[in-house]
Amino acid sequence: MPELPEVEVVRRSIDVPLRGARVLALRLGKPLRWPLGCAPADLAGRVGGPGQRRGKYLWMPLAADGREPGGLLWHLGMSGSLALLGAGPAPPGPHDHLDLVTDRGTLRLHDPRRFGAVVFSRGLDVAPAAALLARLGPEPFDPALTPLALHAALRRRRAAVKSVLLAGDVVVGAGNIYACEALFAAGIHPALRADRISRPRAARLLAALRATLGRALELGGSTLRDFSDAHGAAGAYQAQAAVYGRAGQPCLRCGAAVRRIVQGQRSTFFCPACQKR
DNA sequence: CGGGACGCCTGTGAGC
DNA sequence: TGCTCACAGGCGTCCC
Repeated sequence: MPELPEVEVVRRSIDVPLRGARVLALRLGKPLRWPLGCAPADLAGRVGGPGQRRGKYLWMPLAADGREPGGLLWHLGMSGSLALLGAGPAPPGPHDHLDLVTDRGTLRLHDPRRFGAVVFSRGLDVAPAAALLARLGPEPFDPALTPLALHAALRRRRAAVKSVLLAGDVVVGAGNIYACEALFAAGIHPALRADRISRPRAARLLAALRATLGRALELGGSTLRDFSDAHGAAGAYQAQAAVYGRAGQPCLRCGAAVRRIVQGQRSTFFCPACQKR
């Protein structure tokens, strides 16, 4: 579920409420992808700082006077979502695997598939956080990621451009929905080898990726099943998807039937007429 | 080293 | 109705 826009939506929805919030307790449910990496009690008394996002990871600094610095690195995996609950929250359900109880409310992680994770790290640039972020490419909105820089990075990759976007080492943020949508917007066939993309087309791809992610962010992300921000607000981008999940339906631009293929074990949707090799 | 498959989990919807 | 199968927003790890 959560690709860059959804994670950023979540970050914004918890940043103000949790900045300055004091941790009272942390309750764990079923195991997530990785262990927390510290004793839950070690977090009590720490105070939330400004949240950051890197790729699809969220970083929540938790400071404490006289103690080592640290914070929590969150990843929502495929089915994770966060909810900020008021005083006296409902008891956790079977898929609520972590409650961060603070004096400003309880931040609850809901994640049926448990591909998500919450990991304590003393900082972003030290283990374990650093290892998890090590292979991430540049942020899509980083001004240093110029059309030329993207083109140069794509030229080093022989895999299909769709797979390269998903891999996240050339540029982070696009998951299956937005990779498909950005390629449609750029008029690029998803199976085209990345190293065969011309400079002008790389420029179009970068612009399309930014426009797609930016639009999704404005609309609160995509809610396919049950994604919402920490206040329960659903996203609206999914209704605007031009190709994702629309196999067999007419392309919104040319009317040709949208196709579904499989690349790297993932579904890819595209318009065979609008997207050229 | 790059690229692709696998595995981690649970839920849902389609088809028989 | 009930079963089985394919598939679902991600990504670290393993093998070729």
